[in-house]
Amino acid sequence: MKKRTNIRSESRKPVDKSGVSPDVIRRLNIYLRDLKRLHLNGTDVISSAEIAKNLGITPVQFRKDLSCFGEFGTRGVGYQVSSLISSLQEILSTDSETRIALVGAGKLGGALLEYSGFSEFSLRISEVFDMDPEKIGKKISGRVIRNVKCFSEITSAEGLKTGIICVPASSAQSVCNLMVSSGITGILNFAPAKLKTGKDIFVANVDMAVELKSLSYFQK
Amino acid sequence: MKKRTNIRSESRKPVDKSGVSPDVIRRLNIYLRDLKRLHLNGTDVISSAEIAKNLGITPVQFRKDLSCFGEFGTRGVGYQVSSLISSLQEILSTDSETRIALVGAGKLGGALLEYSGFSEFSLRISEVFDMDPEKIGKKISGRVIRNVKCFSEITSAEGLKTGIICVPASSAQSVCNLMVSSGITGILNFAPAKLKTGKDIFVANVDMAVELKSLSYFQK
DNA sequence: TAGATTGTTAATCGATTAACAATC
DNA sequence: TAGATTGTTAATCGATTAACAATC
Repeated sequence: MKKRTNIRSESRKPVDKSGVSPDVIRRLNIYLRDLKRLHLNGTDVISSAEIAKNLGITPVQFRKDLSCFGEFGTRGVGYQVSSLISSLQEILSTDSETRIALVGAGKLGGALLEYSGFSEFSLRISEVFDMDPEKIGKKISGRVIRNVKCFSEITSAEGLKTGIICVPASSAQSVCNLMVSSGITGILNFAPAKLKTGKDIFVANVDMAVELKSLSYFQK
Repeated sequence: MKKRTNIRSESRKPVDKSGVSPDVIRRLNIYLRDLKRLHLNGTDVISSAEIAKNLGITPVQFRKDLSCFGEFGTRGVGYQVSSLISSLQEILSTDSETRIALVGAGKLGGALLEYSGFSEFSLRISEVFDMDPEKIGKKISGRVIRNVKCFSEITSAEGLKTGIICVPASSAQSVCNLMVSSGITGILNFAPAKLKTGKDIFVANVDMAVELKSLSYFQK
């Protein structure tokens, strides 16, 4: 095994922790998801060629990504699905549940509360906040909407470290600041705004309008 | 002006049309959004340094991205906001409205129907489909849910070319096939599955669980 | 003219891929 | 052993950045 020295200037992605790029980590999570599916289907052993075909990548990329963390396969044979799942879960710490604080109890926030894709990664939104007095105290998807003014108190008490921002662009930065000052170190941001944070805070942006609009350029 | 010959093997992104990478197009859309905001704020002229600061990129990247399409600034001065908006709108064809067909009238689909961020890019979801007989005919966000069996008929008649997939992973590929056979050439896919399509179909994936889970690796 | 800022060439950097040795 | 497939080194490719000439 060899690790790359791979410090990136964060134009696109969070800065690296141990020299492994965010793209690799994202793909490892995708591998893990597919391996779990294969495991349920009763597949015991799989080659890099097969899994790469499933996921639309090259076999080499799969093997290269794994090689950042060790050797997990058997030459001439392939990978044992169950043991590779265990290995990836350990690398990605998917064994323990990640509890998340969401700010912005609008339509999108509500949809995320119902989103079924989180559970297979042991992700759970455990607290929901809003600033609108109309909403505070009401329920959304069975959860009470808290006053965002209590964000720090509640999330600190629960030890939450991850947040989701589902507020308009105009208030995204202030929500971000609140999160950071409350000890949140990872943020999934749905607001169309660039969040300014320190380098020890990791932000992933989901910009649905830009993704959708960018398609049209290539369609013609 | 010079263009790059820049054929990518689509591991990550749609294949290029005219040698401009999807990353550049995405950023141009982001520039356009920020320029519109600046315009509303009354800003007439802006330098690459200022806009880059707003968006967390380098001034060179902004200028380089623009240089794929021509010269839009004035040396020693900067860029006139209103004329740069016009230029970008023309490049990105944001002047005409893009009407979209959405399949999957669940929570996420409903949230997208209400999402306010689409309008500033002239994106509008004009038809909603589902396969669940319980849902067909009912309304979601004021729109009638159509039977997915009528997808081809309805979208052809309306000339829709862009689709959003909000169904579970297990049915994503069949919905994708239906879209492609109905003349859709651009797809925004929220299902956690790799869609297999021809190279003339452009797919953008939004994988919220992977984005969120990937954060935790760097948080430690 | 001096100062500012663009547009572009060349250098750097990092990610992907090709080639292949290792080994089951 | 022969065939298969991994793990890894070296080559390639493309994107970002540094440097700077052009020019307002």
